[in-house]
Amino acid sequence: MELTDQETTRRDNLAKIRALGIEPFPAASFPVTHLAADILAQVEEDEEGKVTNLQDVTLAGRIMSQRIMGKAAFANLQDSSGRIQLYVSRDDIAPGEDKALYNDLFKKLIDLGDFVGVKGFVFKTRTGEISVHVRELTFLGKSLRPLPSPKKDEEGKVYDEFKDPELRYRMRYVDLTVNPKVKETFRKRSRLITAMRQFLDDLGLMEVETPVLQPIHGGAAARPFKTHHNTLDVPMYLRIANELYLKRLIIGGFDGVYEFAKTFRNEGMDRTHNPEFTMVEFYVAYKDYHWMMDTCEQLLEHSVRAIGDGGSTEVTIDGKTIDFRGPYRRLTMADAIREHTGEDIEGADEAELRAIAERLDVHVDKTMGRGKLIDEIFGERVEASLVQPTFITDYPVEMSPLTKKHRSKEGLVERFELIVNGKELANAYSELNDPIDQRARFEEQLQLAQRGDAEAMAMDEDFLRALEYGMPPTAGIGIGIDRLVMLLTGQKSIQEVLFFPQMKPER
RNA sequence: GAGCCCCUAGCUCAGCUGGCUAGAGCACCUCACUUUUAAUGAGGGGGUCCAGGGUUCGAGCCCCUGGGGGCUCACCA
Repeated sequence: MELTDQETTRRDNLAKIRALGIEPFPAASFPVTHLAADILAQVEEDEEGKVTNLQDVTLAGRIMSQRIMGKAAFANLQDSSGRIQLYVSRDDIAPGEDKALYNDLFKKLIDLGDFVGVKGFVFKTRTGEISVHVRELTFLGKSLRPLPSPKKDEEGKVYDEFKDPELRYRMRYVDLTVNPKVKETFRKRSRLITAMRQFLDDLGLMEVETPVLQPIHGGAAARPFKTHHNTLDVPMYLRIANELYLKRLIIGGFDGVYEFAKTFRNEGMDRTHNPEFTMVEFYVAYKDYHWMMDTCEQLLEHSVRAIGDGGSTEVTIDGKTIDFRGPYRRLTMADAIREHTGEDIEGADEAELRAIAERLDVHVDKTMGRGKLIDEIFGERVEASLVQPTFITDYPVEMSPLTKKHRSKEGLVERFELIVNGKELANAYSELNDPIDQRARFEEQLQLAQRGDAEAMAMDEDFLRALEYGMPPTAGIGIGIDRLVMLLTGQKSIQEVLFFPQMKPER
């Protein structure tokens, strides 16, 4: 392995630390009493600006910068909560005759990125910065590679930023270390999932796990990843959805189930698509899609409050303010198209829809049936203009093979999608529980497949058998977690909300 | 899949119309400095200019091929 001069220096320093009798990778625990952010939040001062509390604190982290001035020095320590300045003076950390701990270890052998533990007291410097005056210094771990070192000037302008997306995603550990905002995005993601889980638990639902490896991929229209089970000698698929398994659990007698599900689709990758992504799906017996709209509003309002500043329900993205406080506007698909294009699709047959599509300059092709045509018109001419959370309801039956037929409107199903900032965020139904109808829908899917629709759904005989045993009326929903996090953190690409987005193999 | 752009030091980037030994800031090394904060001052080291081929007296720069990356557009969440 070819080492750069800086890497060589660090390895030399490692050896010199050992030579001083200090273990560069110590095994023992280092109990910490405070985090950097706690200190900055808790510090108290008297009238003269003297710090009156926090006179015995222990913290640990990486040294991120050093300003050495002879027999004293300042450094910045970064822990999981943020950064705080350290003041280190020679005679404090090395009170005896032997000044090696300061002169050698601290001044020369500690490199930026090394882990140290410090014990000391909090004070305020002449320039007014809350700092920790170090009394004891413990070496906790060597860093053999130099970190990128972004710097900020007085105006907050950043120099030498570590911003190459490829390097940031490939070496997320470096990205997280040097770009504090990145950490904040992932904290929000975690808080969001915690808040959603809490809401669903409080609703009385049970968290479950269903197979990721499936013999038949069902529940959505997408190309799967295919693999092979050696012992059984059968093909297996990574799930493209977990819907059909969750419904089997409803059939089995659980009244409400949910799953945060990693889902896999073998399709294109771009800034809104990663081959694996996360959905939360939940199904509740004896409910319909109206109930689900109410619940969806409450869930999102609760979750956005939980991660927002001061419990706000508002999010700003691209200069637009989006408010997640319910109730959301509810609009049938036909009304939405009428409102945005002036065209009436209600009762239109395939030929009339084709004519409407052409008038609206929407690209269509011969394989598209009625449902697909309506979907295209909506997707091209309406969806992008729905910025505030909006439920679009009552979809054409052809596009929704797992959804119950509308209780009063011919040719439609009881389905809604939640559109926010022009993008689909959730998809929900009154679930189809009539096994005869379900078999007929699967057969229609087979016909669509023969007509050339690559996304048509496959027949699942075991699922049909389950339905034939009887399924209660049920409402179900799937919410895309990654896109929700993108919205709530103002990120434009899915890679920014996944710790380790899929990349081409290195080299 | 199509179009446009990018690849130069550990990091961020200059590099003119093809012309001296390829530059800057930070980082790194040496020295000084006990309240600095993009610390400062003095000195120093560090390059397969993405790779290969071509044009040329001469290529970081022009041409070709390949690799890697980004953005925009079309399809899927």
